[in-house]
Amino acid sequence: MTSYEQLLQVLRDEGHRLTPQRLIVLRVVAEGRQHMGVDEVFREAQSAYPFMDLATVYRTLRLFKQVGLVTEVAIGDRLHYELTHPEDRHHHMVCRVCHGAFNLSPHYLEEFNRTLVNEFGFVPDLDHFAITGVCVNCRPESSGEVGIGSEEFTLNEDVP
Amino acid sequence: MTSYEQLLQVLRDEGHRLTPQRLIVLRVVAEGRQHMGVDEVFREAQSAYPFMDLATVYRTLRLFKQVGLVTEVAIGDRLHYELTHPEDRHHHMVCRVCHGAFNLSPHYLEEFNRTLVNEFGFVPDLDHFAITGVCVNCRPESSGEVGIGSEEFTLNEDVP
DNA sequence: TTCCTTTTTGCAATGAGTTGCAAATACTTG
DNA sequence: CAAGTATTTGCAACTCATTGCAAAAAGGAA
Repeated sequence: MTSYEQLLQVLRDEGHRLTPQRLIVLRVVAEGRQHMGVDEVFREAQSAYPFMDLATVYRTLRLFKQVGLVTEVAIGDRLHYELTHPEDRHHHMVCRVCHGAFNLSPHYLEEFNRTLVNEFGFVPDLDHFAITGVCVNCRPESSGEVGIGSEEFTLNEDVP
Repeated sequence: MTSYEQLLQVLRDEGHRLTPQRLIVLRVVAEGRQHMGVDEVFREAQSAYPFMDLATVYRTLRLFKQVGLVTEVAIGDRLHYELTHPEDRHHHMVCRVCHGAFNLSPHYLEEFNRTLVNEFGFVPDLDHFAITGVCVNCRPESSGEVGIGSEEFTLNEDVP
C-alpha cells in the first residue's frame, strides 16, 4: 500500500466518499510544494479535471483539514495548505513584510502550551498555530545570524 | 483635557483630520464594551450619524489600529476592536466552541517572545496576538478549577 | 473669511471564502 | 448488476472586508 493509498484509506475510514475531485485535490496537494494557495491548488486541479469548481476545492481542503490530511496556514490573509507529515510537525512564523514563512519546531511551544492548560484549562489549537511578525531579513537593524531550528522558504506566488 | 480629547490629540498629532465620522467611531468604541464587532460599531455609529458608511467604519478602525488607539482581535473569523488601554495590555485566548474570549497577561508570552527574537531574529507581533483553542467550560472532561490571571467575557452578539 | 491643496468619504465594484439548493453520483444492499 | 439513499458537486447568491474613483470636506495660508 503506497503512502497515497494510505491517505485515501483515512478518508474511507471516516466514511467520506472518494470522488474524482477529492482524489485530484489530494494528489495536487501531495505532490505540490509547501503552503499551496487555494487558487494554485485550483489551477492545478482544474488542469487535471476541467470541471473542477472552486467551491469544491475549498470544501475539499476544509474536509482534508478536518480529517488531518492537510494543515492550513494563514499567510498574509490567504489560506494555504500543505500535506500533513506527522513525523515533521511544525508551526509557522510568517513575516508581515516579505510574506515568507519559517518553520518553527513544536518544542518552542511546549511550555507555553503546558502553561495555558495548567493555569487556565485552555487547550490551544497549536496544530494551526502561526505567528506573524518581522523576520530577520526584513528587520532594518538586522545583523544576520540566525540560530538553528528555523527553515525558511519563500512563497513563489504573488501575495499582495 | 479629558481622556477622550487625549485620544483626539493622537490623531491630530499624526496629521489625521478630525471628521465627524472619526469622532463618532472613536466615541462608539470608547464607550462600547470590549471586542466590538465591526457591524456592531457600524450600527451604533449609524444611529448617531445616519450617513455613516460601512467602508468608512472599516477604514476608520484600520486607521485607529495603525495609530494604536484601538486593538484588533480576530474572533471566530471576524474582526473585533477594543479601545487600547496602555496600562492593561493583554492578549487573547479565543474559544473555538463558545467564541468566548479570555484575556491573557503579556507575562505568559514574554519568554516565548525572547526565544523567537534570540534564536531566530524573528520579532513577533504580540500586540495582535490571539490564540484559538477550547476553553475550560467547553471541554468535555472539564473539572472546573481555573487559575488566576484569566478574565472571561462572552460575546453578546451572534457569531456563527 | 475665502481659496487652495490634500485627505477623506460614499458608492460601486472587487476579492476571498462560504452556503443553499437542485441535480448528479458514490457507495450500500439485495 | 440494478435500485435506493445519503453524500457531494456545481452553480449562483451571499458575507465580510478591501479598493478605485469622483465628489465632498478638513485644515492651512492669504
